[in-house]
Amino acid sequence: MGRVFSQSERLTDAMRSVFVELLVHGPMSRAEVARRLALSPSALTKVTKPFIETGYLREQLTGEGPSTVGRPSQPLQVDASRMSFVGIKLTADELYAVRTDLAATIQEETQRTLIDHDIDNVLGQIAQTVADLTEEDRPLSAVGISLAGTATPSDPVVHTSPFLGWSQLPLARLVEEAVAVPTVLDNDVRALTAVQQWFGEGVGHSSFALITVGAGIGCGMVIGDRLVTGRSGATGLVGHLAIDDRGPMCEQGHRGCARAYASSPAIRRSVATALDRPELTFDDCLAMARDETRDGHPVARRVLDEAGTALGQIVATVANITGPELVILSGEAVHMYEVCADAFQTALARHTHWTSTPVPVVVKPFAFNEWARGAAVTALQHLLLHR
Amino acid sequence: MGRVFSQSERLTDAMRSVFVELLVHGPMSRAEVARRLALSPSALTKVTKPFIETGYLREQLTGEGPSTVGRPSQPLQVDASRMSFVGIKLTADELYAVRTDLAATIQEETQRTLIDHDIDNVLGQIAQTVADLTEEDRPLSAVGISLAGTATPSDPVVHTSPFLGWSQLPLARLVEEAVAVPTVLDNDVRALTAVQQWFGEGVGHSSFALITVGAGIGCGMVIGDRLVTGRSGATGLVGHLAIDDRGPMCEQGHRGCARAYASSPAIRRSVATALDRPELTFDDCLAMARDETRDGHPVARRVLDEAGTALGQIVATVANITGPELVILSGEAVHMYEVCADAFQTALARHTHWTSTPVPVVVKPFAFNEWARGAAVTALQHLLLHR
DNA sequence: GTAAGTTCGTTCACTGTGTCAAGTAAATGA
DNA sequence: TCATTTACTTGACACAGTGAACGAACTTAC
Repeated sequence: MGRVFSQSERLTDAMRSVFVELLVHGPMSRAEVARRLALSPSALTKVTKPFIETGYLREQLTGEGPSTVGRPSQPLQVDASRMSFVGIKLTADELYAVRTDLAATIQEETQRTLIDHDIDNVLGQIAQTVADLTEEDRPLSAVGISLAGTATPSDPVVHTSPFLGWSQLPLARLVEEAVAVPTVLDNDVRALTAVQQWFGEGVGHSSFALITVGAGIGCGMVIGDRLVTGRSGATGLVGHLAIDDRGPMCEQGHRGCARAYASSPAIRRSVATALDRPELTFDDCLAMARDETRDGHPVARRVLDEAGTALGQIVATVANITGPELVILSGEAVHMYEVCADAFQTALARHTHWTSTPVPVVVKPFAFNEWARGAAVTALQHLLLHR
Repeated sequence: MGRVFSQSERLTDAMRSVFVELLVHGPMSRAEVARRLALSPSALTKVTKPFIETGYLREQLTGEGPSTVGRPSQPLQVDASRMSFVGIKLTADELYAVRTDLAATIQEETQRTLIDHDIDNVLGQIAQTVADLTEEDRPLSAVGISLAGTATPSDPVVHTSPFLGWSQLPLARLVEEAVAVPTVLDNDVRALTAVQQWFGEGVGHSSFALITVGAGIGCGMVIGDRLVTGRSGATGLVGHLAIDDRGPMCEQGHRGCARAYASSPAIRRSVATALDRPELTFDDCLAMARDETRDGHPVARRVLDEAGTALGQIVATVANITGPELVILSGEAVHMYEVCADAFQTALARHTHWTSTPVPVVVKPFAFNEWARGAAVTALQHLLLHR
């Protein structure tokens, strides 16, 4: 009992892939799994047995499915409650955390304001958060931490974090020592991409790109069923893509830079400045652009059209270069999409290479705890794939 | 004898990976291969034996290497002459072909002008070319065909070829029937990328991008040791990347388009038009820009600076998005690099995301038969990996 | 209501790939 | 000379996954 995922017992390739297949592609009969993974039926009996004995897999009550010929199948389902993960997203001044089960469903969440950026204090706050989220009788399987920057699970060191003021900090190891649970560190956008890959819109696609809009613009990619991790963790750096050379300017002094057009602070600033109304919020701007009575306020309308155009060009550029099956649009500010959909689609079509059809785009609503959930999924993936 | 690569005997994973390791990473001792592939030493004795017996691997005379402690190693080398491949590159009016050995060394080459685009005639010319290149006593192992477009080895159909006027043509199957040798079809840029991956600058890198300049601008990518094949074969479409919105125009009506700045016909046209000298060739333009006596002809100088700037921006964009370890610059017109290196490097640095360092760039001189060689390597890779 | 057909899942003997442990080979260095 | 180091080989063995035969549980045809 309980020895299947213990560190002593090593999973075979077949066991791992069968379990992941069932976790990601929902309840499925042994026969179905065997077909999808090109395994023999007998292998499935053998491989699933220990999982069922230890409770990680359960045989579903035979569903009242559409009756077919032959013996009805016996769907297998992962018991998501058998494991818990904590995911933590670090920002400059906050710490967002969630506890999820094996299916990445959020069970509990917290938030904490960082006292300061002193490492020991942050470690203390992380340890406290993990302790608070851990249930009495159910030990954590792994902890995931995500932040902006170039960390990767294989090089779990914060090399330089401008906003936290750290450099060369082996954060994963320090947290692991503090909480005594295996800990994985990864870039925040890549963590979000992992969520989409296993539990979101990316399921069933061997390649897709995730574009996030919010305080900045991010991009994560899955190519050939694998999450892309570039040279020293640097991938998807679309935030400063040159849209034109006359537009608004970003903090780095780039004229017509993507984030100067399409990030939520830039949008807010453009409208507020043009109207000399510094109190306007981002959502105010969206409301003004949406305003039906006069076809939208002209300033907000223009700014959002330009934002949509920039986003469309970003998506087209990423799609032209990497050729994903799908692009997922998400992030704290995705709800701006409905206000600039026309401009977006026009720009997407315009910048898509003429020999291709525009890539399918899915808009994925964003909840504020998705970042932390991403960290949890990173931990989960790491545990299931690399242990 | 000779049964190792016969279609009846299937290679095990270990055999395949050992053979490819030795082919790609040069002569190596068994012990070294074992370490690199995480296999046991005994596995290497066992796996190597049939290859040596059949002559695909040879034990090298113990090299006079720097003497070390312990028993000297016995380097193993692939006998490249044991297999032959024919690679064919199709363009609108020519057919370029080479025969290579297992190490992708060109043994013989031909060129043929296409009579017309009638499929039977083209098939006839291909069959004749293959027959001409085949040696009496050494049968071909595979034939590779490459052309511009969206074909891939897994979907070996020419869906639409604007310049050849074909659509939905199962070219690989037809050629295979005509020449009675396994045939692989792939996109031309991806084929070139395959050459770099196994026999060029990409060796030893798990990710890199290849940017080609010539009649157009192409881009092939290896990510996580795998050649990227996008949605229906469409990847690396950087030719129409928007550089600015005021520059020269391409055939698709894009202002400031990458190929309107940096393709060799566009460069030639810009200089020729500005000077009203239609007879100027591309190489004339390079010579004028290089002209030491007056720091280069001002028109040619300016056009090439702008071309270099565009190229730098393309490379930076690709690198920002996919994060390759290396970028290889090649194509029929790469020799223009030396004339615009400064502008290129400036633009590369300028457009590289500020959190990264510019990606290392290698310039790879190009011979006209590299395209056909690429086709041969595609066939070779397919034979070794997917059989 | 029975038989035939179909698909799902299990059992058990077996194949075959790669490992482990032990031993041999060939050099250096003291 | 002998210890030490590294390379390679050999043969017994472990064990993951397969194949074939079989039992289970349903639908459909007559």
